[in-house]
Amino acid sequence: MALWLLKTEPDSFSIDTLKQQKVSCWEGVRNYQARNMMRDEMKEGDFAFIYHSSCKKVGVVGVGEIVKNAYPDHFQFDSKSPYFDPKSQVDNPRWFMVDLGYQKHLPFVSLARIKGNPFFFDPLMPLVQKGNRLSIMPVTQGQWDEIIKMSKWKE
DNA sequence: GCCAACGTTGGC
DNA sequence: GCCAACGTTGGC
Repeated sequence: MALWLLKTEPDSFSIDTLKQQKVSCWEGVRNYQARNMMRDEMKEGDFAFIYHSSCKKVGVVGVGEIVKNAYPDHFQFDSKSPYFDPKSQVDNPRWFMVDLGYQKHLPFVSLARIKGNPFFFDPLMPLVQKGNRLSIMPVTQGQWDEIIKMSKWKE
């Protein structure tokens, strides 16, 4: 079983939306590095931190579970979708998505707190790297446990 | 809203 | 295949 961190912009899709829907497809990944990890390594039964980005409260907000392995993201063929990719062909899709199930909310762990914890700098977690734009990244067991631990601390 | 960092595109 | 220009991401 692998562990992941998935970024989402809560203004368009938040952990609360996921909770309501229980399961949602994770569409719109349009970065090759992220796609490759999702398509080739992410598997049903893996867990993922849900992370809110580009918003007022940036950080880890909860946990989800991969409930379906990667399959073609149909929004790439929908000319009305912001995720439309005119260069992608139906018989050779370029972009993929997984299905994510809601597991639980966590007490908020801000990016600022994560950056303030030396644990995440050796080895370096991509999340704390300046300029990192990966929307999907692997998380080690140690990093996972540390963030869970931090969610139980008082701020 | 600013801007640094990074990915993508396209001319050559 | 290089690299400048451009677009996007995302923290602050």
